[in-house]
Amino acid sequence: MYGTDSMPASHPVLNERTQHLLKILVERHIRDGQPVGSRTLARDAGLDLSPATIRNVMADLEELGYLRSPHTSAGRVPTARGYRFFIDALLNLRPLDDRVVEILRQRIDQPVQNRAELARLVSDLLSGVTHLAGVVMLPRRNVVTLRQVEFLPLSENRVLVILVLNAQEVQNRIIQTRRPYNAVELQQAANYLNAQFAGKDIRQVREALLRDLREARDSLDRLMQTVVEMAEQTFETEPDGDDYVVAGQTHLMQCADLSDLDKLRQLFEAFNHKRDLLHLFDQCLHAEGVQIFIGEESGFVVLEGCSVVTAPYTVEGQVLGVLGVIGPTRMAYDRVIPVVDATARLLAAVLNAPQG
Amino acid sequence: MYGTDSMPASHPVLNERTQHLLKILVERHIRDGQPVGSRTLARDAGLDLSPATIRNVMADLEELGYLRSPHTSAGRVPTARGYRFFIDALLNLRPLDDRVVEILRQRIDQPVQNRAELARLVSDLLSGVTHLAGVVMLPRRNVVTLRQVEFLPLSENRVLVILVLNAQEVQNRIIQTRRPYNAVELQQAANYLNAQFAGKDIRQVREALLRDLREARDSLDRLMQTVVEMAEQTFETEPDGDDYVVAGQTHLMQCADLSDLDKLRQLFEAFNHKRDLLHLFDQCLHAEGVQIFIGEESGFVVLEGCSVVTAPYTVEGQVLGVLGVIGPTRMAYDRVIPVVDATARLLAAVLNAPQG
DNA sequence: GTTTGGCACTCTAGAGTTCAGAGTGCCAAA
DNA sequence: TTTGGCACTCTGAACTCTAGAGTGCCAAAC
Repeated sequence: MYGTDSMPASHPVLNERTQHLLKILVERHIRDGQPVGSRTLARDAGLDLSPATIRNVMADLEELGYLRSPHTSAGRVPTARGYRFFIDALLNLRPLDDRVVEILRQRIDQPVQNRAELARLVSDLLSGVTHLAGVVMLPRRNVVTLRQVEFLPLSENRVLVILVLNAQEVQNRIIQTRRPYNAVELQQAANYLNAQFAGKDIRQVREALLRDLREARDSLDRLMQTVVEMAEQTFETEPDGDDYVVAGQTHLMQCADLSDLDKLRQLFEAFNHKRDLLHLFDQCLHAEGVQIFIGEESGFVVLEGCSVVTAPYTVEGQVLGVLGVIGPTRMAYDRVIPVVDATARLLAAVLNAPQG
Repeated sequence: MYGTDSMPASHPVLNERTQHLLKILVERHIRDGQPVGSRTLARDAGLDLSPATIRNVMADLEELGYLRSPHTSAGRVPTARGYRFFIDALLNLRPLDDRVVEILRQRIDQPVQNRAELARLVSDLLSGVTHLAGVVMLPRRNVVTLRQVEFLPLSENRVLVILVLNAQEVQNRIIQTRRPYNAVELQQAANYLNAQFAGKDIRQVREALLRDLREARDSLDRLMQTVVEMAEQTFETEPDGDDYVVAGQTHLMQCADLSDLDKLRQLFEAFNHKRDLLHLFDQCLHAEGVQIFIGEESGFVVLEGCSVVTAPYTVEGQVLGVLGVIGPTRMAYDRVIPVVDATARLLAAVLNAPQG
């Protein structure tokens, strides 16, 4: 159910009782962070088995790689593999209270100026509700529709470009021109571009213009010359690449599992050097529903001891971005997963809603 | 020289030798973080005094509140007051190498789109050079000149407002209108506003418009009605309030002085809840040159064990903002102060330079 | 009067010891 | 297959001990 595509989890068959014991053990360990011993487990499991029996089962589970002992006479703790099985096969999700969902909805459905602000908002929300670090990724948008473009002369050779994209968002860009343009010229150029290209994909605009330019290099009238120079620079670079927003990192300082200062520092620096983490999130773009990376399953060393719970959100049926949380592997998955899931749906709903 | 206005440092007279010993002690403690004992100090001071003599001096300094012993048989460490005196009277600054200044200049003088990006850049720079947390504050600008305003109809009742302010910066705002306006109406309104108010302070614009509105409530023609509704919302709130950018917080994790995880967490959270810290920076706005807050001198409990080194930067002779670093009180002031100072000057230079 | 050596005293950090408690593995009996 | 019993292991906390660093004070020296 919640897997990673990269690692098809092939688990040997475990009988009912063994699974149940593993489940109780993991839940217990998530709750209080201590290794769980046979006596405790015997008490918690409600199976009326003696500790000795439990010990046999635990020994099996250890041999299979689901558990390990920190040392001879501590209890057992789940391994990454143990968590994997727990999540894939044993976890009972706690569905979110409708009231909670309603609160989330209200907090997401705030007026915002741009997608970065929305990402910040949702990221804060995730972090606040789960007490983990919230992450919202803004992916490269493969379809960027030009809604409107305007030019304003700033000074001698500087022109302010305003792009309205996707009916959602406004971008400013300041470009340097070869010669000064006056307001009228710019207005005409904008009118032309708007008339010709509004509603089109921004890359198509670029290509169409380049074609026009090549075809009619010499015979361009003054208007078209203006249009071409403006457009060349305006659409030169992709509006912006991938990016993400992290909130609530400080929550990570509180969980004892990550109290090693140096590890924590590395983690925080990973949040700043975004490149690596982006790669991880990229993988989630193509998956459906909630995805979970446990510890180094992510192939990302810094995340040792951490899990990442993500869900993609879709706009008009197309996966547009990924959001989620990062926290200690020992996190309350039963609560976190529904939150991440619901948040992704709510964000999608907001983004799909017709704009004012 | 580097003081705080709030706390006029009244120091009793210390003789030359005592001052010199205090200086050596503080320098030594900054270097290796350990309490300094009489034997060590006797060796380092180069004064050919016996440890016993040194002990007498240290006892005096302790009584005056410049030093304290962590416990009976450790050496002494400087108190906040000790640091204060060290900085005010004893510190030898290490002037920056010209090449270093040149590197700083190049890194600051990058093309940027807006002041937030510039702040980020400078903040990163400060943090990178000093290995402390860099902070750049963008203050409330008391004079905001309206350069140009444009309106673009987005959908039914939504209008995009573009404000060009101070010839430096562009702001977008989306406003909801009571009735739909078409492009022509909006264009006329913009033309009117630009003609009337370009180059004026934005608050004056607001006041002038409100006056007009009151005087001619009933007799407004359609154009003026449009103008008024647009302007009301456009200039309703101050464009934006104070804000600051922090970079390199992770450096703070490395210094042993701040290794208490809980303290660190509080500090990090203070960076997020910006309000408090802003107040501190506000105080520096009105001072000249480098300012230093030692530990709780700032009146800001979270900064216990930290010092803040700031310098205001000026544009056209007017103090516009503050930048600086936050780090452990035991920081290399002789290096940090010149860096902060130079950075402030360089940033001022960039901001004062005529724009393309 | 200042500086110094001497000396008794104090405190810490680290190393070693001990001990109770928790948990295990294995075995033989149920 | 489950269980009780038992010997064994390991940790963590408490305790002790000690070397080392540093102090304060005093009386002698400069």
